[in-house]
Amino acid sequence: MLKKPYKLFFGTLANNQRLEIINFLIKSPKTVTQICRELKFNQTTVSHNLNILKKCSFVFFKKNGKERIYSINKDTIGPLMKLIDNHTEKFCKYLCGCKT
Amino acid sequence: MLKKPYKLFFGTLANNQRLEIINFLIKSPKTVTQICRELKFNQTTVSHNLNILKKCSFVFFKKNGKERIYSINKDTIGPLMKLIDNHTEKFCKYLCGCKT
DNA sequence: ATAACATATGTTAAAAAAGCCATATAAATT
DNA sequence: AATTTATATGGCTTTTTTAACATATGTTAT
Repeated sequence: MLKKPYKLFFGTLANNQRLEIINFLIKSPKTVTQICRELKFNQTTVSHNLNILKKCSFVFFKKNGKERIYSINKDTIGPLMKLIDNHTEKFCKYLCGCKT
Repeated sequence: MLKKPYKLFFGTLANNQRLEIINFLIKSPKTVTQICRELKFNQTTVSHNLNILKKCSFVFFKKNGKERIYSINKDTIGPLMKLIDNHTEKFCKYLCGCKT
């Protein structure tokens, strides 16, 4: 096991704003402005966090004029979240905050 | 997607000492003393980190006299690490620190 | 009962990460 | 070419996390 990338990847996901952005992008690709407006987040913070997510390839983007349309890496994020959900269901049912 | 548990789980894994402990326990169950001796970690820090890992059910333990034998939750950790490895291989080959 | 060993817990200083402000860049519009 | 709109970057303060120290608890042996 390599130490560095694991820390980087899990650290990138260990942030509520980034998790909310991920959750929002799962539905469909969005521009930075859409993310800020819908989630009521500061634009500069969102840009910083998208950059952090992008560095780990958890999100991608394509340019569209002056906009950037960010999309999620479903190949990774889908199974990853499912895995954690399964884990929670199996092992953490009674952990505070883990119940639906 | 629930915000709280994701943050908790990823935050728990976003720490080098905890990742090293996980990597060490993958091989076989170990006592706290064995972990400290082999990995050259401070005992109190290890106990704290084992406690954090235990809260998320990433590790379990059973008592054996005055010892505690910690083991890993392979059901979760195995697939989880494999998933990140696949992601790294596919998307992050050229990211600094990700090459074997 | 005391000592010795294994592990846990409370507290705290230092390090790391988060998030915001000011500002920069880049593209489109006037 | 100046203005507006969209997004990114740098610097700085606040918050969170880390990891160590001191100490407590629990278990076995003498």
